[in-house]
Amino acid sequence: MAAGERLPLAWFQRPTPVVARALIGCVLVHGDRAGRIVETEAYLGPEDRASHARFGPTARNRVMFGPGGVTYVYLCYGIHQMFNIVSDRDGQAGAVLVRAIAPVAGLPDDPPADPAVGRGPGKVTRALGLGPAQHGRTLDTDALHVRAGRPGAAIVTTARIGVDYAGPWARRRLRFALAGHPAVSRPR
DNA sequence: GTTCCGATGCTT
DNA sequence: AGCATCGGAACG
Repeated sequence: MAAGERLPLAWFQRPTPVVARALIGCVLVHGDRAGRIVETEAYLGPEDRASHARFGPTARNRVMFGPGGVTYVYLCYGIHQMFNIVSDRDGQAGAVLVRAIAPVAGLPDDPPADPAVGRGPGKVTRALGLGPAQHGRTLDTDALHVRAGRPGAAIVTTARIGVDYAGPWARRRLRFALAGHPAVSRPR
């Protein structure tokens, strides 16, 4: 898949950790705003004690159990919108949280882009204008889609952030980030 | 540098 | 009650 091409829905319908890693370097486009994805986390099915899918399908997480390529947006801590991309095949729950983006276009301060604008999942949605209206939509429209990045970038994997309650699952290396990128949030 | 905490509202 | 957060204040 050449850099810049729009990813087809089938691209997302692969195992969640594969999708989470492959999304690093890709560009998320929402209307006239866009950001290069530099940090993601994979959330798996009911077996993953850190995943919203751990309680089975509910009103909130229902789309996680459907086919990949659909958005999953929810409110966290009463304040922040979280933007996820559903992954894996229909019936196999999974989603990828977009935790950080590097500004590409249309962000609040254009060229001398401040990396902090897209650092952290709550900042991602603020920067791109993503919210409840974008929940449950397929990522195959002009208004909302993902474009392929260049393969071969150096990617680091770590434990996921903020899921210490999840026992052994908290230690799984399901967070992916562009090595050393200034927009990547927090630790190593 | 660290740790703590309030804001704020939906989910289980 | 418990969060897949953030920014600011307080403290070493």
